[in-house]
Amino acid sequence: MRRAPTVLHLDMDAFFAAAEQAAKPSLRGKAVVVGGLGPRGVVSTASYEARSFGVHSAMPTAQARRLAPNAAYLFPRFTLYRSVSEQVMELLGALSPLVEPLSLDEAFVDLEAGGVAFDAETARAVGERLRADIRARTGLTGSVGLAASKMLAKIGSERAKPDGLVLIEPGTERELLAPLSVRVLPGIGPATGDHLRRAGISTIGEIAEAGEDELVRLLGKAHGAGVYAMSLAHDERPVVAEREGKSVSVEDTYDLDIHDRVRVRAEVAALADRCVGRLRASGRSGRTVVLKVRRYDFSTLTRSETLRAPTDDPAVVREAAARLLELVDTTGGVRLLGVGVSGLADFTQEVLFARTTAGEEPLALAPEPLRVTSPVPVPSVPPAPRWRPGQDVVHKEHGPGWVQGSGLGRVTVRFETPYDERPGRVRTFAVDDPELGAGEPLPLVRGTGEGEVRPGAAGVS
DNA sequence: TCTGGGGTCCTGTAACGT
DNA sequence: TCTGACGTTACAGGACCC
Repeated sequence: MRRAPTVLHLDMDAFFAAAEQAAKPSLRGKAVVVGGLGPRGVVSTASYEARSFGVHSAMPTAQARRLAPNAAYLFPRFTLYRSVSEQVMELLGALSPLVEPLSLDEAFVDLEAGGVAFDAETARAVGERLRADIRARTGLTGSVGLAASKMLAKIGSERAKPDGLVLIEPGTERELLAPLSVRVLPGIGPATGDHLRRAGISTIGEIAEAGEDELVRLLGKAHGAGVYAMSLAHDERPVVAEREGKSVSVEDTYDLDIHDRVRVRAEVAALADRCVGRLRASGRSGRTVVLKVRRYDFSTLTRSETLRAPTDDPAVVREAAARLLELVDTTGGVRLLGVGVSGLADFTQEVLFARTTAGEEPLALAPEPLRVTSPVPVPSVPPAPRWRPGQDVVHKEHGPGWVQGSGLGRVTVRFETPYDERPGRVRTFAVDDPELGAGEPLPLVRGTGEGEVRPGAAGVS
């Protein structure tokens, strides 16, 4: 273990919801819930105002609506979150070459490797300046944890929330951990938490007292030893930059269970195509195709097939997924279907073609039984609703705004931008109003977007 | 009330090669 | 040829994370 608190964990506060509040002045200080809005949606992020009603991440949206009927319910806008995330990661990159992003809104930074901090004082100063920079650059707040290890830095940022900084002094770790719930430790979720509780262990101190042998007996070798080490604040995991993805998958939960086998096949084919689209976009190919089926009763099963060679051919993945589907019984209905590819390799089909067209042998990598591709039934994809709550729009006359709601052939738009001090005006249009079109997210802070053209920028007058 | 979507890692079992 | 030890893969499921 290092002796100085030079691992930094950054966690943006209520990230998606805070970004929406920054983008939409009328929502500032209000309960905002971002997530799936369909009958089977769940909450991704709730603003702190919404949390005061008991709404939290992973809660079914239907339940959230009962708790906070007057909150704003918005679809996630990942393009916006990604661009804000890039700005934040850029600030982290300026601190150290060792930055490990965990998600769009969270990352570890090794401050020692960056040479920017070597003791508690300097680390704290770096953390506070980072928080100020993030606020200036993005308009959002983030919480920082500083400690001698990843686990403790993360616990620190959790305790710092919202909009704070907590530094855990080396030497104080064990007494800090002892009274905390076992659920605080990474890797202890609901199932393991219950398991330990039934064994009479509910705090981290009790894990430490129980001893390693007991933990291994309860949780198995790898998990038990890991959890025991964590309870003693032993965490040597290094901050690791750029980890390559190991799988790519796509899944859909349907508003209503699908019973029609023909429709199930069509959906699986469409998912396979989407999955390959993402695979290709990442410039990779994969060898194992996985089909996931969640049935009407929420029982989930997966079937997989490993090909002779990696592929990024949509027909090959589609056919493998179709074969796998024939192994599963879907009578009773399915609520979710998914298709994934793992065993990723770093080359694409294009590279192979390039070699063959250059006159070389195709490396015996011809993808699996290249049978004649049976025509894929055209998937009966229900037309996506044109206007989704939260979506950016532009009106020829009124300018940029966002969809508040739609229905009965009408769409209600609020015209405001992140730079307005006050809520904007609301207007209602026919859903097919020709003056109204989809818009792009605006940077939350003027002039900080990465190269996108902003209204009023050069040349537009 | 009824449970998303994108992942990672671990475990137990079976199959297979040496 | 049979048996066993052992390592590696493939596969299915489950826990966990954000």
